Amino acid sequence: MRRLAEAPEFGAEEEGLGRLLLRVVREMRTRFDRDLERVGLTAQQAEILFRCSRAGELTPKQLTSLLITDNAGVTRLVDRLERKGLVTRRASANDRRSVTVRLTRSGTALVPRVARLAHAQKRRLFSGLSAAEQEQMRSLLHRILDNVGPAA
Amino acid sequence: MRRLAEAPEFGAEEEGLGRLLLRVVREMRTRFDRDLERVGLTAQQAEILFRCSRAGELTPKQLTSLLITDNAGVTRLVDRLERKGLVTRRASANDRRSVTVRLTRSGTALVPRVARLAHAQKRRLFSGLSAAEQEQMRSLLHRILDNVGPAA
DNA sequence: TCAAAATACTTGTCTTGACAAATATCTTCC
DNA sequence: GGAAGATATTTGTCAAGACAAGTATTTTGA
Repeated sequence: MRRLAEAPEFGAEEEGLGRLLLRVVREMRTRFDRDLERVGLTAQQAEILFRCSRAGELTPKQLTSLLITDNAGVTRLVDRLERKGLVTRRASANDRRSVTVRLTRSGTALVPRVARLAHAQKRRLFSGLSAAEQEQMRSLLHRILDNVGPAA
Repeated sequence: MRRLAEAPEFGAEEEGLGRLLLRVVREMRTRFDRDLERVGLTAQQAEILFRCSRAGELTPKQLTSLLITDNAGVTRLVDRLERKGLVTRRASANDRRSVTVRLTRSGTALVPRVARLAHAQKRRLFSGLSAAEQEQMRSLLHRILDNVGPAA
C-alpha cells in the first residue's frame, strides 16, 4: 500500500457515515505507508518494530493483540521483517510452542526514525481537534464498536 | 474477509484515536462481509451491484470514484462478479476504450437481499447515535481527512 | 494531417486481512 | 502415566488495496 488514487466523487449525493469512516481510515493508512517508504517499512511492520522496541521482546500472540490482525497475519509480518534483517525469532525459553520476536541491531537503529514519523503523523492528523473533540470522537467510535456485535 | 479474530488488548494503555478508527472500520467491514456471505458476496462486490442497479449501467471509471479503490481494483472486482454471472461487460457505444458494467438477471435478483442487509447494517451500527452526534462525527472525520493531505 | 499527449482499462506485483486446517507443545485430569 | 483437550504458531487460500507499466483508443495541437 502506498499512494492513494484520486477519488473525486461521482454520484455526489451525501456520503454515508460508514463510507466516510472507511475513506478516512484508508487515506490515513495509505499516507502513513507512503511516509514510511523512506525507511522501507509499512505501517504494520513499523508497529511491530515499535512495540518490540519498547517491550524488548514479544511473542506473536502478544503482537496479535496489539496489531489488529490475526495470528496468521503476524506470522507473515514477522517473516517480512526477518527477511529484511530487522528482527529475529527465537524459541521461547519456557514454552517451546512459542517464539520471541526481538529486534536486531539494524532494527533497533530504525526505531527513532519510525517513531519520529509516527509522531508527526499523529500530530498532523489530529491537529485542530481539541482534546474534548478527540474525546467525543473516541466515545462515539466506542459506541459504534459496541454496535457491531457478532454476525447475524 | 470474514470473521474477525478476537483482539483482547494486551499492553492495555489508552488506545490512540488512530488505532481506534482502524479497529472500528475493520470490524464494521468484517461484520458486513460476514453477513454478505449468505448471498455469496463481499462488501465491495455488493456495492458494485447496488450502484449498477440504481444507475442501470456504469463504467469502471465511474465505479472507481464510488468505491474508494483504484481502477485496478475495480477491474478485478468486476472480474469476480462476471465469473459469478452477476454482471456483464460490454464495449461502450461511443468510446471504445471504455466499458459498461451492467447487471445480469441473476445479479438483479440479488439486489433486494443485498439492500436489505446493507440497510440492517447501517441501522445497527449507528443505533443509539442521535442525528446531532452523527453530524458531529461526520464533521470531525472531514477535518481529519483534510489533515491527511499529500505525503511529506 | 498526424504525431504527441491524454484517457480508459487491464495486468503484474507486493502487502495485508480473514479464515481454515495442520503441526508442535503444553495441561488436565482420569 | 498417558490420552484428551487446549494453546502457540505456521501454512494455504481467497479477496482486497496500492502502484507501476502496458494496451487500445481518443483528443490536441503544431
